[in-house]
Amino acid sequence: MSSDDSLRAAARTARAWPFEEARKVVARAERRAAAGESVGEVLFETGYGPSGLPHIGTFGEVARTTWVRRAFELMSPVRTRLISFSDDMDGLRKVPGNVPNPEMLGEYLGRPLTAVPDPFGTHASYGAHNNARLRAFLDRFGFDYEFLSSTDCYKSGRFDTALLVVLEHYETVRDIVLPTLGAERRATYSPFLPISPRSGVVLQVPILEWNKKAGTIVFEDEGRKTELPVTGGHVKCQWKVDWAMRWLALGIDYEMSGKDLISSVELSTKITRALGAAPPETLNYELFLDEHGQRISKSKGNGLSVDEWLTYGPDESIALFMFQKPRAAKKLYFDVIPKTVDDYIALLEQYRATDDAAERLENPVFHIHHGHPPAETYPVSFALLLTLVSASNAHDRDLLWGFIRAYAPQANPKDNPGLDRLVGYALRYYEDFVKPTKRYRAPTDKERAALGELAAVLDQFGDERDAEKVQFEVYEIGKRHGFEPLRDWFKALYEVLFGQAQGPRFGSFAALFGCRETAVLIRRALADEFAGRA
RNA sequence: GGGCCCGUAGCUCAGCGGCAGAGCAUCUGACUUUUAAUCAGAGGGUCGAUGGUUCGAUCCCAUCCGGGCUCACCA
Repeated sequence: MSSDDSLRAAARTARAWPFEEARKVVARAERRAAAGESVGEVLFETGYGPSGLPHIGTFGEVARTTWVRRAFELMSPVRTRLISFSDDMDGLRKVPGNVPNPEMLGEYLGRPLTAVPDPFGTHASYGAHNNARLRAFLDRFGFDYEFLSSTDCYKSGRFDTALLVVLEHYETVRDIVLPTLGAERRATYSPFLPISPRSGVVLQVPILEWNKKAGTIVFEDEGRKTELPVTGGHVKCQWKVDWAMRWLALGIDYEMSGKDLISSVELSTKITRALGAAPPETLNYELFLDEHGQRISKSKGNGLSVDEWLTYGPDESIALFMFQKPRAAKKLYFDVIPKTVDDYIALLEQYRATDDAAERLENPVFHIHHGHPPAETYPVSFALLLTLVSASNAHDRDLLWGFIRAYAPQANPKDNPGLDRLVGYALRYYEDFVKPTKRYRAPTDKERAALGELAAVLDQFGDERDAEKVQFEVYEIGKRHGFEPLRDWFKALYEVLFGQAQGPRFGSFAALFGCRETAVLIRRALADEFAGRA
């Protein structure tokens, strides 16, 4: 049996959630085939609302859907595609707080996002602008997807057939949705939202007539009875119907969504069945919470953004976070980054420790790297790097690597590129979290004398790299100047030179940092270059 | 009110049929001249409660109790 065959065999019984999901899709494809359809491909969809920018949830949804897609490909020879669908014909409901030209946007309320000028002035419309941001975001991670614009689909006629099917089932669809609405909305509800030929606004108005033969609807617009074809982009579907219509038109086999959309999924599923189609397989994932258990929302600015995560941890770590337990509410805040990075490292090692295909398929790193986890090793953990960087005052790559070699002599940036990247993240952590807490103080006269002598001795050492030799002299100078207890001498070194009450073993630091360089550092402190500085 | 998730060591969580685990925190020791780091070790749990299934339940099922989120306007 080839390794491919054994992978396929193992995939059929694998328990990792992407396989559980993929089996649902396999079963759906089999049902389609049994019904006489020729199943040439299977379609995965992720949705995007372009009234906002892509965020960590967008990343999670596309990443997770991709894992299901890859799992499916291990079980089935059927081709797959991932559609990233932008609901850009949706009306602009309110002016977002974080864009230029808000007063201009205010004049376009209610218009389709693709009919609103781009407040940034870089694209044909606000919708197009945000679509571009979405694509750049997805491309940044190398996702394989096919972008689809709702506006394009409507206007090009791609949705026409499905729109006529909705019209054909107008009453049924309406009656499915009506009971779920409040009294007020019920009065004006229509599965179709016409776009006013006069104002360009997506209208939420009662539909007076629907003509199945003509393929049109009639409604009142600015006091005049108006008739429009449901096809060709003149009319948009109300969103839950829109979702169902889209599933039908595109033939979507799988789509996941957040748990806030559970009732929408149920409704869209019913509508799809009413339209005579089989709804896709779905999964509800949990929303993310901040460290206090509150839902993350961009307006509140709580939790972590993708950019924030990627400032302190690599792509693999955020991917791992998304992989783990999609159905459990997870707290997403700074402290989870180091833990997730180290979990990733541990899983990578576990992966390499086994040849067993079945075992490997259960490992998140298999999915994160689409079946090809890297071969590299991480001789020290990220947690250790973070502690090291703050305890050792290692503020550049070479110095930090020097300390790393004290723990893992064989480690180096060339053979451990992943670790070298972690070094970069650790240094950024130092800059952002350690450095701001530093409080340098001026040395006392007694300390000045001792420091001056230490600088002179270090100059004599020159290129000395023996940490113990240096440490011995540091100790001798402390004794000679009558520090009692001696720890006060070391404490003074840290407070004056590093702005911290604690630090690395001083001899080790000087040996790595360079004795001459350390002497320079001391002289700068003696010249009061640091004191008082934060 | 409907739905969903979670109650496991002081904290954050993993485990999800076969002798209760990790990280952090705590304590002890080592690195024979500071501290931090590092290393070795220790303590610490009726696995929310009650029933059921099973030779066996933290795990599966039912009920209950707690905590939280979400939908009930729009997408």
